[in-house]
Amino acid sequence: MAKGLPKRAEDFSAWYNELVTKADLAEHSDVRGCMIIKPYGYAIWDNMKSELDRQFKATGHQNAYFPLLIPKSYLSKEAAHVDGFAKECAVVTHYRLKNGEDGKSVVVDPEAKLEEELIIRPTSETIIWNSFKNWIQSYRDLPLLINQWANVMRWEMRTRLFLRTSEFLWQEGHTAHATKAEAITEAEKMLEVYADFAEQHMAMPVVKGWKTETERFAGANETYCIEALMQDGKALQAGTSHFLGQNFAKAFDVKFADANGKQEHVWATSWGVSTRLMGALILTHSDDFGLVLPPKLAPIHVAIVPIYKGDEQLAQISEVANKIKSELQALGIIVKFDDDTKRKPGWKFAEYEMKGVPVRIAIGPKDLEKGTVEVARRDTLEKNGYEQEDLAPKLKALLEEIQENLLNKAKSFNDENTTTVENWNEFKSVLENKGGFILAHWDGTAETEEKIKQETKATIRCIPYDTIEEEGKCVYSSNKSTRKVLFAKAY
RNA sequence: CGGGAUGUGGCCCAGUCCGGUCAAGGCGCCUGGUUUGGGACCAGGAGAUCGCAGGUUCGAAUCCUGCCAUCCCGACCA
Repeated sequence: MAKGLPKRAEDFSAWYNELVTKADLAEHSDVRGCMIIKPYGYAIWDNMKSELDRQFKATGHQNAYFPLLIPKSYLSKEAAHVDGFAKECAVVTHYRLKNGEDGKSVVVDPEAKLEEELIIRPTSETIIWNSFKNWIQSYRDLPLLINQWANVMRWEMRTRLFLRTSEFLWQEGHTAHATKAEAITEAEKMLEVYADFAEQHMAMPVVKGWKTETERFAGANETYCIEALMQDGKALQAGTSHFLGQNFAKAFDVKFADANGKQEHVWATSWGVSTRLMGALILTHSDDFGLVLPPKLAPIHVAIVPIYKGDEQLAQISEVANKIKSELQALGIIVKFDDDTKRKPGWKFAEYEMKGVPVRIAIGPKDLEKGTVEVARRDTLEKNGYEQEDLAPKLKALLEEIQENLLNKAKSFNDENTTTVENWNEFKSVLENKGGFILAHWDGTAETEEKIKQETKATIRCIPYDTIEEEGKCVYSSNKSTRKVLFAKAY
């Protein structure tokens, strides 16, 4: 592996950074904190996006688009919200440039100062609710179920490709409901959509739960989240869904007339996932040879590499390869036959491994004789001979098996790296030596949460749905606790 | 915004302390040929105002001043 990656065991962080660039997913731009998503990386995002979009529509949502720029005054209408985002907003102050005095440069024209500054959206609640005010008059207008695919900008101090960039792509759902119960149901339903997508398509198991009050979204009454465990034992928040109560309805004065003609504020939710999911996908499955992609999200399912001497042999192999290709395509499998004569097979093998292509087929002169092909699967790196006869259905089944295997592997990793602890020493020792998720009793106070964070850098990732109500003692304060919560160091 | 580091062809980087055939090497790229069952080899070729702006000097990638950008460690976050 002369041109390979740093090993995960030696430098996990360097491994991740180099993998992202070497697998041709993204690169740094000249703009601080902003990335360029390259075609191969965008193809994966596109696949995520299509599936999520399909599920949003299947659950009754419609797409719409709102402006990138938000008047500054809007942001301040919801107090908690502005507190949460103020420190990381980019601000547009002018609308014109002019030539500099040296004649070569351009400078901001001081005459062109905006009356009211515009904020580049860090999230769109405010500008969307300003519109919802006009869209909602009656209970007949509800529920209003809107989703937006957009870019947003948060001026982060430290960035990492996909995991945290200043500008990122995401979807944000914004819904309005007549009742509190209905809004809560919506927020919970969308979290289920996210969890299902993570498991079934990304092959990434997640823990569903509630955020603690301190970790809640700015302006939310309740934040639901999915938390995923990465290979290095750190947690990653993969998606959030918020019950916003009537906070935004009150801030933007969004009322509706109920069936009795009585004016009520509407109940709201918002929910989102971002290109951070790309980071989650990479950190969940990839290995020291490169990216590993679940078939359901891979831009290429099968790569065919010919091994040949001379044009004549290549022509013979191409005939077999193209036949296999069309048989696979007939089953909906995306195939690339790589007959590039400039690259040697070894180079191609390494390349498709780096890019995470789930299945690779090699066809050489020996295979022509025997009527076979060599099939290599990316997830286990196993190679096996297959008969050319009836290959397509077997590979279709293999792709399904790979998808399943990746999920199972990730599930066992999660299980092995989720530890229940009973006391503070154990907590610290597990965190330091093993990492991963830690289930422990917590007294429910923000003070304890903060102290644990300061002493160990571990935060409460969520209060999982599936921990039981039980009598217990807080792992830190020894005060009374009613259930275990999920701790981890997080991205 | 504090602490540390870096900036040299598309990429990785040597050279900076001690100014003077010094703009080196590797990868990649282009051309031709030989190759092809795990990242091929040979030959030739193109490509750099040494981050930017001043200054010192006969002479600056190298010394001085200012600026800019990026990366790492903190506080902030999906």
